[in-house]
Amino acid sequence: MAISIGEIARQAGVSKMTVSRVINNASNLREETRRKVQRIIDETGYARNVFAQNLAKGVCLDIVGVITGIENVFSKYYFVELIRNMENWLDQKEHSVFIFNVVETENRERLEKRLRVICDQYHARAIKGVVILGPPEKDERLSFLSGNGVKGIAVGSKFKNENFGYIDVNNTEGVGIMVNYLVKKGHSKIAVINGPAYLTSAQEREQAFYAAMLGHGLKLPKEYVVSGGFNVESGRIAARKIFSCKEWPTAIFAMNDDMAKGVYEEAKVLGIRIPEDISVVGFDDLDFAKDLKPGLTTIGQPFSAIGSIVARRFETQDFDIEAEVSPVLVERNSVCSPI
Amino acid sequence: MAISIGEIARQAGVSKMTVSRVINNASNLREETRRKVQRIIDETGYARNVFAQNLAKGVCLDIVGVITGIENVFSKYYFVELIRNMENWLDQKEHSVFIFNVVETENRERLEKRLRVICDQYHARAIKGVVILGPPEKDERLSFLSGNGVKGIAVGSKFKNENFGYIDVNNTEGVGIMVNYLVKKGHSKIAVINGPAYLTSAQEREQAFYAAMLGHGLKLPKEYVVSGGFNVESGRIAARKIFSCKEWPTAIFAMNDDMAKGVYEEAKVLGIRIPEDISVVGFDDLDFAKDLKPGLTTIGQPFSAIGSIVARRFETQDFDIEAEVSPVLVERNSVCSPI
DNA sequence: AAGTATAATGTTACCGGTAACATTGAAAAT
DNA sequence: ATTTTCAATGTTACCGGTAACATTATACTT
Repeated sequence: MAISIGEIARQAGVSKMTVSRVINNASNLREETRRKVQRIIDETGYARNVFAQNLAKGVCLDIVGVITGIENVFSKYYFVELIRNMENWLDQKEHSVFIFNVVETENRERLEKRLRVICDQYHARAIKGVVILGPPEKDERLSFLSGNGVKGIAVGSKFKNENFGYIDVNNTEGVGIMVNYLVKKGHSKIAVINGPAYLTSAQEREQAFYAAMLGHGLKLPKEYVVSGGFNVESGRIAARKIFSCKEWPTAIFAMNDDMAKGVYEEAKVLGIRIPEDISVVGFDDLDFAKDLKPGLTTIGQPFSAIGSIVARRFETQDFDIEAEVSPVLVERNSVCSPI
Repeated sequence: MAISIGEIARQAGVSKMTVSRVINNASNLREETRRKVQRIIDETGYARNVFAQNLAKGVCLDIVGVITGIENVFSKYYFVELIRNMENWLDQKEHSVFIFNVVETENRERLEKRLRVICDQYHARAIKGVVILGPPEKDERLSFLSGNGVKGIAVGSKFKNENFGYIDVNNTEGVGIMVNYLVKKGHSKIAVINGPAYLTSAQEREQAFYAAMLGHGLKLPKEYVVSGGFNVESGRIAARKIFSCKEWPTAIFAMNDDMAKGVYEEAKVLGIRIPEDISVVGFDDLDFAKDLKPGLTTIGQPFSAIGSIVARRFETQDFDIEAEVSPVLVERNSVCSPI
C-alpha cells in the first residue's frame, strides 16, 4: 500500500495531525518542524489520498462529469464547443471535468454497467453531478441516472425532472430570426433541411420554421422540405434532392451547420455558386462556419453563455433550471438578395 | 450528508457489519435479516460509497484514465477508434474508462492544474493508471504525470520511461508493406505527403518511406515530397501542390487517411479520377476509408490488438512495455497499375 | 518568580466502510 | 441432558485522513 500520513508521522517523530498541518500548510507550525516533515514527504514521495481527505471532511470534490458518446451521430463540433466553453468557465471556479463515453444506443446491460460507475462516483462525492450532452427523447441514460439519485443538467435538449434541469438555446427564436433575415433580403422561396426527429432541437427548429413561414405568409412546397441527420453527408444528399427540383428555391436553410457544409460540398461539385446561384444558411455557428468559402451566415449558439450557466449551477449545486438562451444572427457572405 | 451504512444499521436494529454483509450479499445471512435490511436500504435509497469501501479494502478501482485533447478525439477519427477498441477490451475485464481532456498546448499553469487532478485520482486509487493518446515528443503532460509517480501507457507514439511504457503500430513495417505493394503494381514515381515532425509516428513513416524507396532503387524528386498536418485540409493543400507538378507521379502515398481524404476531395474538384489518373493510398484504415469512392487502399492500424494489449496490461498493472504491433495491408480500389 | 497568554503539538473520535476475530443461539450428536 | 458444531451476528481495529478539543512549551506580564 502507498505511503500514508501515518508513516510520515512515524518517520518524522511527530503526530499525524502535525503532518496533516504541514500538508495543508496551516499556520502555528514551527518552521523547523515544517521543514523536518516536508523533507520526509519529499524523500518518500508521499502523495495525499483525496478521497480519504474527502471522507473526513464530508465534502465533495469539485468535479463535473460530462456524458456523451464520443462518436455521437449528432453534430460533433457542437459537443466540442460545448465542452470547451464549459471547461473554460468551470476552470475559473476551480472545477474539473471528467468525460464519460456512454452512447445511448448501447445495449441495456452495458449501458447500466457504465452508468453504475457514474452513480458510484456521484454517491462517493467524487463528482458533484453530471452534464449530459444533447440527450434525445426518452434517453435511457438520463432516466437511469436520475432514478439512481444522480443530479445534473441536460444541455442542448429540453429535459426536466426532479434531478435534472436543462439549458438549451432558444431554437424557435433562432429560426425566427433567420427567416426574418432571409425575408428581409427578399427571399420567399426557401427550402429547409430538417434534423432527426428524435432530437428536441430538431423538432423545435422544424416547427419554428413552419410557423415563421406561415407568419410571413409564405408558401412551402413539399419538395422544399427535406430531412437530414444533422451531419455533413446527409446535407449533401439533401442538397442533391433540392437541386433536382424543377423550380429552385432562392435560399436553403440547413437546420445545422454540418448539413450546410454538405450543401456547400455538393454545390461545389455541381458548379453551383453560393450565394450568387443560391443562398445557404445554417444553425449553430460551429468553428468551421467562418472558414467555409463563402463564410456561412448562420444562427450562433450561445456556447459561452451556456458554459457560464453550467459553471454557476455546479458551483451552487442547484440543478433545478429550465433555461433557454438566446442565439444571435451571425451574418457572413452566404446570402444575397435574389434577382 | 448522504445516508450511510451506520444509519441503515441503526434503523434495522443490526450492526454495521450485518448491513455490509447484505450489501455484498454474503452467505450465512438469515433470509429474514437480509430482507429486513434490504427493505430499509430500498426505502432510504442508500447508495454505497465506493471510496470508503476502497479505503477499507486497500484496493484500486478498475478504472483507466485516458488523456487526450477532445479536439483531437473528435476531429481525428484515429483517437476515436483507439478509445473504442480499448473500451471494448477493457469492458471484458470489467474495467471502465474516464476521459481527461488535457491539451498539451495549454499554458503551464492550467496544464498542471488539470494534471494534478489526475495525480490525485491515481494516488487515491481511483484510477489504476493512464493511457495517453499520441503524445508528441517532449510531452509535458507525460513528464509531469510520470514525475508525480503516475504510471501508464502511451499509445500511438514511442515514449518510454520508468513509469510509462508504450504500444504503437510498427510504422516502418507498414510503410514498407505499402511501398512494396505499389512497386509490385508497377509504380515507380511515388509522391508522399508527410505528417508533422513533432510526432514520432510521422517521423518514422517518413524515414521508412525514404528507406523503402531507396531499397527499391527508386528516385524521389523534391517536388514529390510534401508535408502536411495529418488532417484533411492539409491533404487537400498537399494534393494541390502535387497536381501542379509538371510531371505527375503515378501514385500518392498520404501518411495518414485524413490526408488521403483531402487528396480525394481535391481530385474530385479538379475532375481527376482515382485510380485511373492517379493512385492514392493512406495509412491507418480509419472508419471512413472504406466509404470513400473508390475505397481507399491503406495500411490498417491494429486497433483491436492495441486495445487488447492495453486491457491486459491494466489488468496486471504492468506498464513496463515497449510493444510494436504489426499493421496489415487493406487493399481496396484506389490503386491500379500505371499505363 | 509566579501567573497568564499564546503558539505548537498531541489525543480522541469520526468520515463510511471492511477484515478478522469473538460471541451467541440453535440444531445435531452423544 | 450435556456437549459439540456451525450458522448468524456482533466487536474491535483499521484504511488515510480531519475537526475539535486537550495538553505542553514558550513568551510575556506584573
